[in-house]
Amino acid sequence: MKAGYDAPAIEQKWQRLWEDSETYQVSTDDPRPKAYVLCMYPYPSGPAHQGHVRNYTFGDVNVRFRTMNGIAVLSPLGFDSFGLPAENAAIKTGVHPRTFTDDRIAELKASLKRLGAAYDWRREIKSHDPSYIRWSQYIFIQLLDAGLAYQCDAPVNWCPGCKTVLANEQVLSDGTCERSGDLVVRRNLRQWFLRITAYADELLDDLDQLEWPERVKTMQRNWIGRSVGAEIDLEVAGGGSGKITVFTTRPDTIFGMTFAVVAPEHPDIEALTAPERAAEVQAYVAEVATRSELERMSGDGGPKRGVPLGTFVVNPANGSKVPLYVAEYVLGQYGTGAVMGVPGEDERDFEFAGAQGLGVLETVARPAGFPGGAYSGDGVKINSGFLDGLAVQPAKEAAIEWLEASGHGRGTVKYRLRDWLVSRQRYWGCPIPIIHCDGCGAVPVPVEELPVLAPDDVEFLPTGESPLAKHRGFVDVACPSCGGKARRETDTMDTFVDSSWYFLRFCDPFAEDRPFDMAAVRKWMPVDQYIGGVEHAILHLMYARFFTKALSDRGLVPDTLREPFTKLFTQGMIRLEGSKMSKSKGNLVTPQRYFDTVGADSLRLFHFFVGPPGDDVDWTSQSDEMIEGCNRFLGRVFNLDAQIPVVEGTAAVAREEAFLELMRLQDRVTTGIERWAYNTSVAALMEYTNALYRLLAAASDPRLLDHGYRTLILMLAPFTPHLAAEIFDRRYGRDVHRERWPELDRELLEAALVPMVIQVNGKMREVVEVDPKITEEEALQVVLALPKVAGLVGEGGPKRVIAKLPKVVNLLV
RNA sequence: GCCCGGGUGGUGGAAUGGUAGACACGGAGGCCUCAAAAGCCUUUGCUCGCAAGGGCGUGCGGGUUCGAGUCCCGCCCCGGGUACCA
Repeated sequence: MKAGYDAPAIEQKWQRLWEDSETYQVSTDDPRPKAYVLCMYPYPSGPAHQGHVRNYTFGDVNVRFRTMNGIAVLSPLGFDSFGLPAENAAIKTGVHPRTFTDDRIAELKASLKRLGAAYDWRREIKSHDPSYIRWSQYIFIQLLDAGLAYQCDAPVNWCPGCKTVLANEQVLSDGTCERSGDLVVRRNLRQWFLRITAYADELLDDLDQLEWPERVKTMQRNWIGRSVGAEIDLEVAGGGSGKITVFTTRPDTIFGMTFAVVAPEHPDIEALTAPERAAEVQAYVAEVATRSELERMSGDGGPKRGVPLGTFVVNPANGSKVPLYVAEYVLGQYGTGAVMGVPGEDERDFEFAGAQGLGVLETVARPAGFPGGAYSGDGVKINSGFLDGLAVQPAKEAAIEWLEASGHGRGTVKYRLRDWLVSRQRYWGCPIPIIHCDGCGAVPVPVEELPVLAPDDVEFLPTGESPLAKHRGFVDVACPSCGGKARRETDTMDTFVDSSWYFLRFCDPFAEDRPFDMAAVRKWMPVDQYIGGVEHAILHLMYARFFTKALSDRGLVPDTLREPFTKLFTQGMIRLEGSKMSKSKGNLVTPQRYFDTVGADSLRLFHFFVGPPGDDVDWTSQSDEMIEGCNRFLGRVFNLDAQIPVVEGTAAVAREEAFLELMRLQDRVTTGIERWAYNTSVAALMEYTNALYRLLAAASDPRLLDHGYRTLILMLAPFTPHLAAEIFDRRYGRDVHRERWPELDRELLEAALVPMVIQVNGKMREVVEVDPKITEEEALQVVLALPKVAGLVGEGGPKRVIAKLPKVVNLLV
């Protein structure tokens, strides 16, 4: 057994005591200033892994530190407990998803408690709990009422592996499923959508006010993909009929159109095709449809394929007729599914023109030395009639003005963002509370009948169809509107719906008659500090923002609440020797082994100390050695208790250099926490401890030693809560987590002597301690009196003196 | 291709334009021990020197500055996001 510091024993003792502690329980009428600190609630996957340790201990430092600073901190946690793994397990082993999930939650919760993270567990939320399902469904109906939920036939992303439809956001750029890695295929199904696009502008604009990592904001901006441009109507001539509308961000290039292209999915393609070309066009469209997304997307490489429709469109700007094509490089789902071909100023059009032998017409003067090809930069308009001589931006505006005046088009804004497909053909999710009636259509389940719960007596089979669809008792219902025979919706919601409002529910999870209590939401929201992984940069964070705005407009939360998360911190990932650590790879280094040996505090300290919290961590053979080092450090802290006697009433402490040194270190611990640089806080804590050992060896003033040690333990409290609680209790008989964070004597610190660097010709030569308010005259006197400096400066004295006092004096000779 | 990050000792990493490498890990040497483990002490960027002391050093090349790891320009490499979005 270890002499002295027995971490597992100490930790278990305190965790038992904390079970009933009210330290981190807060209420809506708490008089202290509030803070809402939230870590993304986890999917319950069994015992915690190192990623959890990082996430939840970083949050824990935040919570404990703020609490010690007199803040009422709302720190809840729950479980994102719907999802595929539980259902897949049910298919495999026959265990009901609820049993499976509850077991996993129990395991995860136990290891989070073992970690010593502080939560108000009374507020625990589980997505699969009927009391939560009820309000998820209530919110769905609210969105339906608001016109923000609708049903639509759509070509959807079907994952053969997961046997369900995926949201666009769940399909990776290579056309595979983010979960299973299977190639996603297109299917036409009737699906439920949420109209997130209604908030596209606000979602984009409000990003500016958020204190989020810039890269996350950039990812969201790109995802929304706002483009300003114009729609232009083109009359079809020569065998076809009607018109097509194209979208462009470069209306100024209209005079450069040498062809036009529609996407293979374009609905009017038949009408646009000349009869003699119909067969070839049909064959091409059919062939494209059989190709996978993956093949279609990888556009670079081969020449751009396409087929002429045999018809022409008229350029409204100059009346010229240009040929119309169908080509797969034009996307059916974006813009109007048709573009004007301007090879002079668009790279893709240039490639297509090259492949099809079409002409190129330049409408912007090239800069000197331009190598050729499409030119998309700024310049003077040429070959463009009334636009000639203008720069690109004014020409865009003039072109739109002309389009609108002449009735040939209009200025418009398009988004890359699409509506959010939320239907899932699975059992283990929140049922969509709708009843389909032949007479009345899709009727919402009356609010007083919520929650709609999935029946337990279903069969889990790997058919790809939800078990709900085969359950007569669930499906066959009376229409709530007309009382006639009707069918219950059997799709469930995307689990991202559950996580889009859980942070609101945490404000008052006890409310039984409403999803959230207005006063509680007003008190606690927005979340002051949100903490989680970057992998949610787009999906979860965008959906949650959308829900907040929609619920705010609906009057369910205050109308001033437009953004849920004021500050976001994304912690780094854990890798194992370069590759991602994951259960499926079987390369997990579980926290449990450390709990049993060096203890949770040492593991926590390692995660704080190993590097900046936002950086990725590579778990190597060295990590264990570092954890040992952290444990050794905590042992040194522990051992000081026996060596430093408690001094009653330690108010007065000698104002000596040693005291100043401790206070400077104290300052560094605090700023490290405030700046998300826990690694530097821990370094300062280690230096602080080293300093105490030196002072002890030098037989310093017992009051200084006790004061210093007391301060050290207070500062360790957020980082290593068990050890701090144990020592503080032993020495002072008080709960360290209810103490105030040690204050700093700024005045004293600022009056203390500081080091001044002396450079000669820019090279560092000497350091002296000086008064921080030293004048240049005084400084020069001090500096020139130093023999080394005098020798380097020589007889004539310095030619020039640059002084940034009290930091540096640079003498040029 | 485009958009972000990032390249600092053997390793993880510190450093509001002003002492580069804090704090650790690892290594070397020592103390304690019959021995080991643990613990403690010394040392540890490279290099010249017996020493005092000097020189060189933050991916590469330029620049700004009295002074650059830090700011600017151009490259190279690594990681992430995104990709025919008109």
